[in-house]
Amino acid sequence: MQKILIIEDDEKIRDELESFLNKHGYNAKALINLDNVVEDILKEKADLILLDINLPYMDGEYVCKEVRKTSNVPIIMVTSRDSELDELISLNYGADQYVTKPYNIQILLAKIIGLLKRNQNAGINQDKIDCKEFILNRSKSIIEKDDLKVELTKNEISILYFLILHRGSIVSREDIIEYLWESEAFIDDNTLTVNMKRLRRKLEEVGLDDIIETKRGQGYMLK
Amino acid sequence: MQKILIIEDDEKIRDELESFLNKHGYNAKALINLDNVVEDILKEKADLILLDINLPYMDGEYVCKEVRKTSNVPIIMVTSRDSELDELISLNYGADQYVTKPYNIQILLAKIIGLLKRNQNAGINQDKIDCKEFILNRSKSIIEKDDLKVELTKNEISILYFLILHRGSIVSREDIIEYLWESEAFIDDNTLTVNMKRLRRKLEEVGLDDIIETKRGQGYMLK
DNA sequence: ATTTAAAATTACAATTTTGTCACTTAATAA
DNA sequence: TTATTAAGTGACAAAATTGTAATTTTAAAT
Repeated sequence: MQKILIIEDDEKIRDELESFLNKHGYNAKALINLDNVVEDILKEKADLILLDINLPYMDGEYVCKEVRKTSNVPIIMVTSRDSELDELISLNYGADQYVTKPYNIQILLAKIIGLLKRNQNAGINQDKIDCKEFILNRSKSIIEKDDLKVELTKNEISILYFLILHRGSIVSREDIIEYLWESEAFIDDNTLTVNMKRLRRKLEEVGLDDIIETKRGQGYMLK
Repeated sequence: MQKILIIEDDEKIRDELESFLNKHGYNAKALINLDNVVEDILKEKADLILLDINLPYMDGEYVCKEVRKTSNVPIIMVTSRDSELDELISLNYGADQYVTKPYNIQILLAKIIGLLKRNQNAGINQDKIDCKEFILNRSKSIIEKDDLKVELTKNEISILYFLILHRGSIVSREDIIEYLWESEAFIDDNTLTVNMKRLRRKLEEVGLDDIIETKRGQGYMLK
């Protein structure tokens, strides 16, 4: 269950929000004591923050800025002032959305859903890259095709990853060499050919023949 | 340079936007012919879409929905109607932001910057994982801290990645072993200790001392 | 303070990865 | 066709990675 942290000093609004979100399947929690807001927010490790701009002792914009220094958690600023300046400051301080009170609760919910969804796709979980015909599992350095698996070495992963990034376009040998070996100018041109051969052999092991096309004089292309 | 695609039928606004964004260092491009909008948008492979809601033959909301079926590109809906219903539909169709004309150009820019920044962390470009104190560059298998770099081996990457996934929580030695060696039941318990030692040494090389805490009897925790 | 077990350290050998060499094959131009 | 050059192949040695063993250090429990 996704956790949403509410920072709001108006008790009525706070409770309403909390129960509304809980009803919609979230684990909503309000922070009551605001003495160490920033610290507490970070401790809570929520999936999303609803942050009121007008807090009793410090302003929400400052809180937002401080949280951003150490966290990428999605933040929605909530305020009663419909001020363009406030919105601009909030966005520049790293807030993801700005909502003015009295807010349309459906719109707020849509914004929450959108941010949470995006953060799931994103996040750190981009572990497996689905390339339709096969899957590149980066943390395990393997490619999986149906039930077949094969381990790739660092160079093989790098080349394949670079090709995936530019899938469908031709990438020049120079670009690949630059990507793999950066400034090591001494690298033999043939070194790439050999590494390419090794990658292709591994791909064939899982039945992925000829997915890397040679474009003579131009480079390679992942089909 | 990041590419922004503008879909807007009012020529004046379109040109203004284009030159404004180009001035701010983006590669802005407007789609003139709107006969195959959805197809063309996908072909362009832009980093962000500015999409007008009132298009001549079809409405922007529909376009947004169609694009979302095959792409996660950030979309900002632009409209002259300040309608809560339109905003709600747009958000539900997968738009990331909703801006009403005449818009505050600074706010629009802030939204663009925010979305692009967030999407860099995500996407297939989740190549570099920003861990605040350091960056884990997965395709190159290195960690970067300030100007220092150090290469990691496959095991080292795996352990670090697993710790990052559970950052702030204790992960048991068993879980790490399971993650690295799966079913290879013959693996010595000490093997993990040694690999952990190696990872820590590499981390120290870039000044990241003591970021992996030992929780005796429980496991390890990335601070 | 002593005991015990978990974790750290160091060293070493087996295995894997990597770059280069020498040579072959294949595509394009003359 | 022939010449030319880009790309592919197989083999080998140097370098890096990895698992294990032997030993030491450290933290908690008695």
